[in-house]
Amino acid sequence: MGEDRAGAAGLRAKNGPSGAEDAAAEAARADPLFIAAIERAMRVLETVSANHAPMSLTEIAAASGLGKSAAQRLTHTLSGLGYLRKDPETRRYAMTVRALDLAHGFLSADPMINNGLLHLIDARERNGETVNMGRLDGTDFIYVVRLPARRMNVAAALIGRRQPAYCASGGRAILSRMDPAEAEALIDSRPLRALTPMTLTDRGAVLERIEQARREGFSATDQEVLLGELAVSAPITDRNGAPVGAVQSSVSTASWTLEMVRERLAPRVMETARLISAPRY
Amino acid sequence: MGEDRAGAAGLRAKNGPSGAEDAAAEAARADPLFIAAIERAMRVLETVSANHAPMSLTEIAAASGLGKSAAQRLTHTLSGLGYLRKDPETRRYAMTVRALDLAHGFLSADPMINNGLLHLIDARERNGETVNMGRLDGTDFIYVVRLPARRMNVAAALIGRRQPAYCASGGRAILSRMDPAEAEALIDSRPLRALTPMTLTDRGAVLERIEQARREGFSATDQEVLLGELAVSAPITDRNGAPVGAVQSSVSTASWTLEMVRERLAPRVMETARLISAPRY
DNA sequence: TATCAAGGTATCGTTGTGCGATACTTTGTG
DNA sequence: CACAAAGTATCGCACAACGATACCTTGATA
Repeated sequence: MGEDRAGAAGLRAKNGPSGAEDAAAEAARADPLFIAAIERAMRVLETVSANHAPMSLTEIAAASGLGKSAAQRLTHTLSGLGYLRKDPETRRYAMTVRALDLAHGFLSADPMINNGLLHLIDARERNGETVNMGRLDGTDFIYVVRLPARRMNVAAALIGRRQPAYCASGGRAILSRMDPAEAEALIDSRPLRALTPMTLTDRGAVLERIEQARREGFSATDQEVLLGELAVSAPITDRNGAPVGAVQSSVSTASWTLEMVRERLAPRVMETARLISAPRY
Repeated sequence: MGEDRAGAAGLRAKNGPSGAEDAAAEAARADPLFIAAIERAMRVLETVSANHAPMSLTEIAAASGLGKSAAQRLTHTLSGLGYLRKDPETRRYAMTVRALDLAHGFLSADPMINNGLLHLIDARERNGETVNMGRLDGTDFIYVVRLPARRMNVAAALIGRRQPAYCASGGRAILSRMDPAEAEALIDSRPLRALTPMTLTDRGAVLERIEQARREGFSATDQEVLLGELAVSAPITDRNGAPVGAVQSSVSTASWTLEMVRERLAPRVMETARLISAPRY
């Protein structure tokens, strides 16, 4: 829970063990089973992945806080294993399709996704609008299934996209079914930054919305993450009533108002979430 | 290309460096930049991912060909980094949503996907049937975008799913735009196994279908991967005409025949592929 | 076309990380 | 309740992986 993993360590000069203690070294000392090399490898993978564009060796070294030698060895190894591909022209490294293998393993093993997919397809078929499913990871709401309708949302329709839980409708829906104290702690563990002029950044206002979602069974947001986008979500719960994810539907302000969303879309989203909330998780 | 990575090394007894040379050791000797620990870590990740269900420590050790100590250290480290989660009840390890972060990095960096998604959404909107996009990885056709319609295809609608290139319509579409000798070599590099009674397993017949796809500009298959599923694909090419992927559409035999697919669906799929084949890859 | 800096690649000697073994603890099964 | 099977903790040694550095390549500038 309260475990923050591998925060980006301060960048180091060129090639040196110099400087003060490093996250990896600290972890290694604390835990004799921890293999630092793997932490470095994942750091490289995360760095390249987060960049959303091919990176040169020195860029990787700088961005990941590793030395040049280390970056060289790590990229070389990861390329050999097929997780990075080096463009022979530009000599830049990029993620490969192999990342999808791991994603597929996760997706196919998750009962919520396997069970939910059917209902989501039905839901999108019925109401003709974009339907998504996501879950909470740390303080983020992260999409695990996306069924985009219309050509809105450009490339924001990708699996794995993260949004801050405090302003995403999905995040609020999940928080509304958590223990209130826990939800509050989660909200407080991160500054409330505005993603659009519409984002609520007042702690009280956000908590009030979560409280409202608890009463109504759904959470509707008005362009708090993306201008022009209205969203509504309902929580998916396990057999104990604990939230494991949320069904979300998003529409354009061009053809919808918040009131229409609350009246027409919210009941559908709640119904879909109810169908997915089987007592088996 | 002709590089087969990390074949599952023969399983070892319990905990020993015994036995003959191992893929990792061999690679390490050949290449001084290769870090064996990372190969082991990825092997664990791949093992758990491929299992499609949580695994115990000993299961992981056995399936990955690693010793108990190694499996312990690796699972521990990967859990610490957030890539595996250990269920405290069952003590079994499972993939986490973190795999989707890497997938998201890959997806958002790939120009074919960014550009293609719009056209795929349009296509699904227009013809109302399932539309997918995929690319070739080794001898497999692998789905990178899936827009399922109807509730067919149960959970086969996940990103990252692989199908043998020789029998998948997407695979044949891509092969049809490759250098014929190269395509033939790829076909020959793997035994032609039947996935359904309808799968073509005769080398000549498969090559003939690829040749036909070359002439017609699309490839249609009749239940060769899944019974009850007809599929049609058209290749996506880069500025040099080299294939980089394929658009695929699949429908049920309940409401379609192969002829209908060839006449009505194929032109649409080809048009979508043409739109995505921008001269910028 | 020549010059040069910046980035990428290859090599090396040393050392501390990660190795396999094994003893210990917990779990759940007959 | 006893026992086997699975999971966890600890240890000392060896060599894998480390950072440094020297050597190439590339492409930018004049």
